Amino acid sequence: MGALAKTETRPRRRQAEIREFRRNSLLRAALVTVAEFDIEGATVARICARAGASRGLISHYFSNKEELLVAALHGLFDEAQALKEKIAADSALSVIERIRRIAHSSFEAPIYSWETAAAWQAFTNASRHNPVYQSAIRRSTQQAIATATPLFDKLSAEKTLRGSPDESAMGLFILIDGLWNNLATGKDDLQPRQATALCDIYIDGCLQTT
Amino acid sequence: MGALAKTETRPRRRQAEIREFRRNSLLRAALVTVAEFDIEGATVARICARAGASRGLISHYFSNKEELLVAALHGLFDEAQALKEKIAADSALSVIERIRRIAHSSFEAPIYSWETAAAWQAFTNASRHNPVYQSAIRRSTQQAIATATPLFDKLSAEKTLRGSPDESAMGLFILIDGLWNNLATGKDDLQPRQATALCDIYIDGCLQTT
DNA sequence: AATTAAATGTTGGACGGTCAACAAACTTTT
DNA sequence: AAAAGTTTGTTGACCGTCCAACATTTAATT
Repeated sequence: MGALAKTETRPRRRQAEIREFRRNSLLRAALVTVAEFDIEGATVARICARAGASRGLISHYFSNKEELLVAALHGLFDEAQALKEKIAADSALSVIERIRRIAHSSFEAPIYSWETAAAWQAFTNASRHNPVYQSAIRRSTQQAIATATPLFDKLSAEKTLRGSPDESAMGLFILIDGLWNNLATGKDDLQPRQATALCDIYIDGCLQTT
Repeated sequence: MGALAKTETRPRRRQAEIREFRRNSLLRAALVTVAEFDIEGATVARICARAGASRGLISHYFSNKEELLVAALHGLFDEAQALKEKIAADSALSVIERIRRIAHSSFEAPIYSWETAAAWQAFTNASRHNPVYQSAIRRSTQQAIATATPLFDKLSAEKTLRGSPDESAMGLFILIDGLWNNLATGKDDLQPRQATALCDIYIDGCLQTT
């Protein structure tokens, strides 16, 4: 294969590291700032201040503020989805246990933190008016449902499901959404531990034979 | 999607009636505008345009934009709470049927509409940064829980509850919150009818004896 | 009943403030 | 010294509030 890469024989290692560090700083700062001040309150000045940079630097790494926020949003759910898929494929666990663990993973580190929950709520709310957020969030929830549906399907072989596997999975993630919102707003002094218990109640409810 | 805001026509009436008409117009316009444009997007200009008034009129009826929005928020859940209490007191229905109907009432007219769901989501999201919204929403959810808890308590006499009556009620309204958010954002093409079914699954899950 | 005075309802322009985006200058790395 | 990284100053748009003028309704006076 071509030896054309020799034009890049000057490895700008230090610069590349600096660049990645700055980029990650801005992404992290964007997420935390959105969590604390909401989307509209996440001004360029605040994000950059939190990242330890000056206002103008944002346009050196992202074409505009919107692009930075979208990148932060994607990073938010990519990690969560990867973990869900890993649990779903763990054949050492029973099917129902895998469903439970997927649900529980939404309330434990490294997926759950107050910042992620609050930022997620802010982006979800803003998605009503921003098509980019909307499609990103839509895709993320559909991926989650697509990961859990086969598990509910297998479960329907053993016990009777009250709804279709797809509906059951959708209901579970809707409940998780509600729990995340509650944790983000602190509405009912809910604790992550209680949240997992409520997920279990729902999962068992899906199986009930009346 | 949306054609431009249609303004309400102004009938000429006596001063007191005019005053009430204007006030209600502004309240209604505020709610719809928040639903459509989010809190930050609900500018004085847009609210007043929807109400068929000029920008300056808002300060003649409310001291602040903030005061108008808070009044709109209160009107939003007062009606829902009154209906919940009415159902809870209906001794013609079985206890579990009352719980189901309270849940279902959140997805039927006159409580549910896309505007109310979207506005509720916007206010809930903003409540993380606005103490006034926060206490209003907190009070409203606590009232709802306080209405349903005695019903779950009675239920625990007949069948075994998986959690405490209070926890069961809290979980139900958290699920309803998640469903409202989902309906507001249109994330999963969820229909109100499906939402009531998912509530029933949760309610049955509370009762399950494992 | 007609006229006048006061009160209330209503409008749109002006002001001070905040923001994202842009651009030009400065510093460090290569 | 060229390039990349970084900072600060500037610009134009938009926002909520204030306010002075105008319009309509109500009360008082003749």
